[in-house]
Amino acid sequence: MTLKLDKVNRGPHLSTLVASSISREIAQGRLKPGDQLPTEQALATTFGVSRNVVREAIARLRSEGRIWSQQGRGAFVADATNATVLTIDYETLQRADSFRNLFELRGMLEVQIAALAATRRSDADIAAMEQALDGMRTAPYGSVAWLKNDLGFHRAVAEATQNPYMGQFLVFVSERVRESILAAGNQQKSDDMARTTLGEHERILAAIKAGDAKGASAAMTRHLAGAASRVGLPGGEASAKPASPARHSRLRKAVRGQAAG
Amino acid sequence: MTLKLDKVNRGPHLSTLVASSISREIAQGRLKPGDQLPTEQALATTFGVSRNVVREAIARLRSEGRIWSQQGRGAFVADATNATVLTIDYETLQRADSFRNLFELRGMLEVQIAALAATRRSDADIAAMEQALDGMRTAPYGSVAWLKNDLGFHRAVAEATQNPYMGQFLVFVSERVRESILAAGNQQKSDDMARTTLGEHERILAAIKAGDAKGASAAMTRHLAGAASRVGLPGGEASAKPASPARHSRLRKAVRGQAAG
DNA sequence: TCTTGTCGTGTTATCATACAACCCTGATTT
DNA sequence: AAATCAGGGTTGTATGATAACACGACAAGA
Repeated sequence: MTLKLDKVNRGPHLSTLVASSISREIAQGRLKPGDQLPTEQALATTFGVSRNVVREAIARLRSEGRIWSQQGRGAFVADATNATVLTIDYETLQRADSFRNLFELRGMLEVQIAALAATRRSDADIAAMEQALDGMRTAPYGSVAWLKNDLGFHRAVAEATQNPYMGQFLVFVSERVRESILAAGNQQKSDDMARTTLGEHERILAAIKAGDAKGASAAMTRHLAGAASRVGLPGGEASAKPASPARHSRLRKAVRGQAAG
Repeated sequence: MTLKLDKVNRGPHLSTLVASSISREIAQGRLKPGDQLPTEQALATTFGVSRNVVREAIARLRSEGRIWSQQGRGAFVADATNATVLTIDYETLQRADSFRNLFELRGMLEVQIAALAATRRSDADIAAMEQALDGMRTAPYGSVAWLKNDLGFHRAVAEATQNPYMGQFLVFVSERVRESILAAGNQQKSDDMARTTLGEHERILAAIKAGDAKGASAAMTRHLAGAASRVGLPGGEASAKPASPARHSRLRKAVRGQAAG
């Protein structure tokens, strides 16, 4: 068996550490928009790394839109709204309330998307959904293939809106939700869950096939409620009530250990 | 008269060009997930740059989750779902249908957010919305200050959901919509528009203040329909109520045509 | 005084080279 | 046959040097 070390072994790179450090300075307000960063040489000496490493870190921050630099002048902190990418960093994903909030956002998207898909779906979209459903039927619940087809179904629904951004956003949020589930580590499997989940998906597909927008969003709502309960979210206070959300840094080590084992 | 030079100072950085080039190879499927990239030395010679530049490009792609690398082995293309950032590049923003699609996505978010905000808003949230509205009243329509307060209002609504991701996503999408409008370049101003827009915002605020979720989303729907028409987008179909089942489509080349003029 | 041209300094952008850490393979040894 | 180890190849990091650019100081000319 190939052990799947996820992306948990992230960033032994020095440039990653430097970038995170600068990024934190910005996030916590010690570096305000418009401020000039120290020179690369200064940063290199203060961090105790080579200037090359600093440059890689700066290249990264620049690509994220957090800073901008000009030859001969220096590097400056950019306005917050200039961020050209939307990113959710790994640390905040670990927080227990992140999971709930991401799930809520995903639900908001999915329900609307389902309704829109019901009015715009093409035959090819329907076929893609059915194919994903078939893939789920033949794969064991919770397996990699199952998850892949599950995501594929939802992506097919999103693409049926004929709006490419819907799929892009939904997949992004869904992947973060999945990572958050992995971080929490509370997934139990049962054949019962497989049947229930499949049934929920089939009802969604039927409504979309029939062009029933209201029915599709209702079915999606039920599916999300079911999914929430399956991961222990809604009434089951398992992870819904975090005691102190600020102190979860220990969790990261736990995940790493789990991945290694 | 201040001449308006846009942000046309596109990355003269070599690393940006290299990163874009590799990124395009991945996006267009010539490099599939799991494939190994050429060595840094090979890339440096083929691109005609130093290995340092290649490393900056790779650092950037790695931070975006597009590739991963391991010391001693090489760099490999990551799975598409591993992308840790959501990005909408500048080129696709120029396309005429991008505008409509982004606006639709934004509307989907806003309507739901308004409803949620109505049930969760705190007094501080209300105060933030009122402050933004005041700012809009004193600024000329379409000015920088006006736009800033407009965005501030919507952000305040999003933050009233007590879900930080709502604000993050909404601001991101709204900024892309704004850029798209700028790219199209079709904004006409009138005092009439200012009054109308303000009225729409006030109705939203009133509904949220009253805790009326249905009213808030209805008011937001009206506002979005109005905003759509003000920027020359036909039909305020951005809400959850899909009207015509059949052929949507055929977007407006008019938007782009106006941009040229 | 005001303008203009020049120069020097500081900073980023890029290049080139070298070494360390690490992976993989294959021959060698046990 | 299995373990060990040497070698080459690749990424990670360090270091120094050069080019391109910005900015202020300063002197020359009007």
